[in-house]
Amino acid sequence: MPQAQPAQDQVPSPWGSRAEREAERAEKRQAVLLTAVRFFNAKGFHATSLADVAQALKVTKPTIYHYFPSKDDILFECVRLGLDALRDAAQRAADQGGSGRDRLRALMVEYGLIMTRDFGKCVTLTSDDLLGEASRAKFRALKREIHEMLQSVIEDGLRDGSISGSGAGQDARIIAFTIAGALNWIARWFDPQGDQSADQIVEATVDSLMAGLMPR
Amino acid sequence: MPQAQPAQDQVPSPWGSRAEREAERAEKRQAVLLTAVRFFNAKGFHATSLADVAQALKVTKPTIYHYFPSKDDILFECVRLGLDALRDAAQRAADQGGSGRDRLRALMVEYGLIMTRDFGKCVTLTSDDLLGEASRAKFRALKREIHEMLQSVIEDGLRDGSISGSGAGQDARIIAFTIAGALNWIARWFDPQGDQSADQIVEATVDSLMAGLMPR
DNA sequence: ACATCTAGTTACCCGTGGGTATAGAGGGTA
DNA sequence: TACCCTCTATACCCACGGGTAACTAGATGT
Repeated sequence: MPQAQPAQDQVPSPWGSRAEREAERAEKRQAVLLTAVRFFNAKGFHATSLADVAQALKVTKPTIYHYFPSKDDILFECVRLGLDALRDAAQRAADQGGSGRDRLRALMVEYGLIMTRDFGKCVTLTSDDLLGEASRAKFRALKREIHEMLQSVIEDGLRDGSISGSGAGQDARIIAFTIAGALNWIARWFDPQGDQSADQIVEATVDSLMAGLMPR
Repeated sequence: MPQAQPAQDQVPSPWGSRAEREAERAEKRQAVLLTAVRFFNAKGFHATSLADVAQALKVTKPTIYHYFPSKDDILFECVRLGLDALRDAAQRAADQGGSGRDRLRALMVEYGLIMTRDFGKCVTLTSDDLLGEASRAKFRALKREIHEMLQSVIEDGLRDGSISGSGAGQDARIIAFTIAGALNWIARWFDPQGDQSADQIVEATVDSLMAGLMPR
């Protein structure tokens, strides 16, 4: 009894095979992406070398190429994570109940919050000329998808009267760009060190879009 | 009488010295800037080599270095032209009469139109990590100046009641970012080949910002 | 024990593109 | 005639950074 029994009371310990191995690999991939996206956002894509990223992770450049085929792929994975978050937010907003306006407001708030976070910022800060031919096409397609979801919620709101168009026809498209621009811009100016929290500035931005400038 | 008199009826013609020479030089500088900014906007700064620009002008790279000290300077000159246009617009708006709202609307329309043009686009599309230490500081200072002029017109409007804040304190700053974001974004999506003119989409965008989304 | 797979290393290659050295052609000036 | 100043070209340099080759150490699986 004083000695530990080998079979029961098993030491759970390391070197789990396969599944665990793969989990570690995925974790390392994530670490690369997170480190990379922070560099990209801070210094810009071209000004960031993979050696920088490697050094920050205390490994060497070829190690990174062990996990990703190219720098281009790393950037694309980063923006894809951001775009996934946006798409999910748009999907939740589309699925939820309430008027067009309620759904739009929920979407705007989530969208704005994503823009204060690493991968969301990356989506706005990445101009598509940074990506190679192939990734660029996918990037544009994903952005377009999100734009259409946003525009569609706006159309719902215009139809059910919970949102006001200013008059003429092509409204939803312009409104979508106005909103996207205002929210995307958050990625460029929001400072987490500042005296207002992300929630505060997003809420305020959304309010200003909802209310407009004309007094009521 | 049949023969032309040398002194009167002077042939005006070429090879004017000094002043004219300098004018030609300035003209060539402008041509470089315009060609460069179009490349930058279309392909991105890093993806544009000075050899590209030179070739488009049917000269060689060293010729460009005869007119500009570095690629960095060329980019900075481009954004400076855009920023000058914005500052002038803001200045005119500040100087003109009328309520805060009237002045703001005038400013927004001019601002938006600038964003549909080469040098204006360049301001939005240029992230400051593209510039070297020195130009970057100047770039930021100029952008800040414009932001402050915009914010100040908004504050006038809030004060005279011609613009509605949504309530809490820090409004003007947030409203300025909302407006700037929506207008800057025009540079990214407006397509001059599309079926709406620049005036139309700018007008519509400004209207949507003025009116907001809530029905009245 | 033996081949194998993974994760990481050191050392290297090389294309691209910003920037320069140098020379020549043409006109302006003395 | 001689000098200089402006503009342009040819030919070149070289740093930077993306990407690869080849090797090692350890764990795995048979």
